[in-house]
Amino acid sequence: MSGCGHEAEHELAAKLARENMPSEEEVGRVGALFKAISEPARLKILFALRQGELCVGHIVEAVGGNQSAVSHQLRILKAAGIVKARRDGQNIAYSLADGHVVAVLELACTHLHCKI
Amino acid sequence: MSGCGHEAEHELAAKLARENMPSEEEVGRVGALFKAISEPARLKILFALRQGELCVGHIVEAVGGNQSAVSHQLRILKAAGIVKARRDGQNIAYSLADGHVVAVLELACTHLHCKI
DNA sequence: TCAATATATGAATAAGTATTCATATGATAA
DNA sequence: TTATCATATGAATACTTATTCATATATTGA
Repeated sequence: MSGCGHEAEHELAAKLARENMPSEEEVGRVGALFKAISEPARLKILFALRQGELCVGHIVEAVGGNQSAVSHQLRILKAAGIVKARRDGQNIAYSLADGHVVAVLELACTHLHCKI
Repeated sequence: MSGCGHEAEHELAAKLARENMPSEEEVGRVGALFKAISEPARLKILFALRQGELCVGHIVEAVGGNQSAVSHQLRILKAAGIVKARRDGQNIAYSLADGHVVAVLELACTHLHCKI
């Protein structure tokens, strides 16, 4: 298929690449996680929640935008297992489901030389 | 704005969240990185390149799809600084620009319990 | 029970993104 | 220089995703 001149050197890598390619299902899971945290509006919510549990009103204050948009984003983050919700009277308090995603976020920021 | 009952406990977090919110520019940079690696087709290319440098033909073999689609994805990855290209005769060999993104990828996979 | 507040949600639209097709570019070999 | 091969690219289309608006639900206090 590819008459690439580096048969010797590249052929092994190509073979390994085919053999070690994760399944569609795994690639999909990884992609879905990154997609969930790729939208600036959602990233801001995660940055906000690093400070601790916040109810929706406070999240809206912290990240800007309107209530409905924030609520939709929260639903997506919750569906992705990134945040969890807890009812507290009239309010619903959101918090990070665990430290995993923040660890990924902070590693990415370090590499991008972001001071967060 | 929010008559959240946890004034005492949440107000501090809300204040910190506003104060420590990264700039639009930083949030945008982080989001762009995650967006680049959120598409399954591009993720597969990165998984393939973990094995070493590959020319386009071999990448097409490894990830499937047609030549044009792969080329467009490579352009996006290159624009994001994730892969680099080197002409080698008729071929163009692609490789990972550095270990940063793969580190992020592997951390995410670990947390998702993917065996890659 | 009624009014007020916080949050969620469905539907419509707008915006963004990927994929495909046809074709262009650039390198090599004849 | 012409034919061929590998790769890139522009434009069109198809798809996905976000945002907005209006309204629904759930909780609390009067």
